[in-house]
Amino acid sequence: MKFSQAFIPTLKETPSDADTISLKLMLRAGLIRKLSSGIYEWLPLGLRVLKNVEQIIREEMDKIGGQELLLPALQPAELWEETGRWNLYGKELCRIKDRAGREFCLGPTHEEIITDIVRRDVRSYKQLPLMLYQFQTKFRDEIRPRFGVMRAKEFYMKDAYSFHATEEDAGKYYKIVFDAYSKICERCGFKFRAVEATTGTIGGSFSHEFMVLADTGEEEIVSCECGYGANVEKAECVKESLEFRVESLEMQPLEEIHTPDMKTVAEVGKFLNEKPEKFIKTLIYLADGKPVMVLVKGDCEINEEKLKSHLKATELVLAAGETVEKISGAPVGFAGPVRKDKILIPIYADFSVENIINGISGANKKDYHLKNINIGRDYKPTEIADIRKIKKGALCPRCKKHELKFSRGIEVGHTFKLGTKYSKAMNATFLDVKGQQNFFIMGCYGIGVSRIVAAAIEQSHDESGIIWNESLAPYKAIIIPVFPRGLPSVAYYGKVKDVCDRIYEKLSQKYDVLLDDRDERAGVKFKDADLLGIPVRITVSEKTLKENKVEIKYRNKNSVNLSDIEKVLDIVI
RNA sequence: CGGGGUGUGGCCCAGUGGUAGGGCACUCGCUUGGGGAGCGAGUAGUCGCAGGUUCAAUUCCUGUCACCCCGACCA
Repeated sequence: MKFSQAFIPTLKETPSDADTISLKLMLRAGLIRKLSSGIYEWLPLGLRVLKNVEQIIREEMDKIGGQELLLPALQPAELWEETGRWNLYGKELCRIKDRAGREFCLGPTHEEIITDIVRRDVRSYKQLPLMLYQFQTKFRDEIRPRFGVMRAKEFYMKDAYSFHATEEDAGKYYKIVFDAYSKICERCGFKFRAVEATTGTIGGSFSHEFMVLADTGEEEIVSCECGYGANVEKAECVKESLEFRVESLEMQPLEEIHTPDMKTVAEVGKFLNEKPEKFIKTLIYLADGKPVMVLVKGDCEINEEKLKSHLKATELVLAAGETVEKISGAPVGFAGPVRKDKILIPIYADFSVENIINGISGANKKDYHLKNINIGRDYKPTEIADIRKIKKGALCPRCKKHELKFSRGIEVGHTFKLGTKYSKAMNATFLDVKGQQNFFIMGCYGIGVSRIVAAAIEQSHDESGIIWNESLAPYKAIIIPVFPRGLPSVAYYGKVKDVCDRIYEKLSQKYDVLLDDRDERAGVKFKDADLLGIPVRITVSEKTLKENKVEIKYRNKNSVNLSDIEKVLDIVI
């Protein structure tokens, strides 16, 4: 491609509403433009990168037996009602009505559609396993779009679905997809980590997220040298040993203390001169509308994802003030597990409260707290479980030897072991070897294609611009003719141009190459080349042509090398 | 949705109760020619939109919309 004819509108200045480095660079390098909040246009250069990512994914999917198809973005509500997700998905689902008033949504994911196809056309175990995938624009009405294409209302994604006759096969295949995803990340040049994750609205038995490591990432992950890795939402907490309990003080009698207007652990702790570790933090949640009391140690926090999955609830919200008052008999801030007049809501305690001797909590009475609360003697949790957030300094739940390392990442892929969640809901069955009807065992696997583009930039850039990995680069090389100082000698002007054209012709047979034939000064061309992040820069000028050489510079290195004109083809990439 | 902020040529921003300005970009000319050139000339804005106050509003007030930031969702 000749630069003079290419639509690559680069910007010297950064649009002021750009929040992250990748977005700034994508705008400046002319990869994308913003149409509206969370809605972006992919310009030719950006699309080239997107297509490169797409092709890498396609190759890896095909290698593991995937077959590409294309599903509709517009989907009838009925299918979503079958799985209950029409209601469950909430406001994030873009809903529309047709002229007849029939309800549709713009697909945020395609489990319903694919399951519908398979239940209609797959009858026998002989047709299994089956792996189908597509690339498509997905729609999610994000609460707050941000970080450019990384969290957009409309984004490009590869989603894959596999169908199996047996659990064993589904399990084996999950591992194969997992490896393919790792391969994709490697081919994109990522520093990444696959971690255990929560399954969210997709559901299923377990899942892994593929995280591109970047300090600017939205996700927080923990990892251990033993190999364990998890999203903090999912990370298991190690149960404290009960030894701590034995060394502790004797149980003291319960004592009520006047704590006017002190509602938080910090306030009461300061007043009583006690550490947060002494507190039994008490919260009241509504799980699918039913109130539950939840306890956690004062210096810890509830992990709502864990609680939700422990309760098998689909919706979990903190109870409103009036509800709390009705249940505990006191305003928010004075709830506690010790209840004289039995309030009949279940108590779920985190492991962390088990060891609290002579603890402190609300007295279920306005302006009063209780001291010397002891588990077993004063209250009995309905269940004790791991429902707290992991904290810095925590031990690895697997090896229990090392301290977990905290880092940040960008989630570019997510694999789910779905099981029969969708096939059951949609009555999708096949006949097995024995002629018996079974539900398909499913897996689903997503990769944010557009997000990968941003993640790649987030992970690889410098002050001057993007530094593309060769596999993603929109052009592998850029040829820059530089004309000499003073009046250009006609001969050399011609020769520089001639050499550029020759290299361009030759290289173009093998790679996508950009020839910067614009009538611009050298500085402008260099700046743009750096901004665009083209891996190889070939500078052709009178200076080096005297020795029959051209200049080679790799974007990811500082040094500049000279090469014989004829050898350029061998050197590049 | 709650809290905060911003809307002025394509981009970055200044400014004012008397109908608008700089830099960059763009067009033309001359000079220039290895890291976003210099000089000169020029094109381009109903000052987000609607209402109100006023002799007069881009400026003050009210509303509204859009966008951005901080919190609850996800590839």
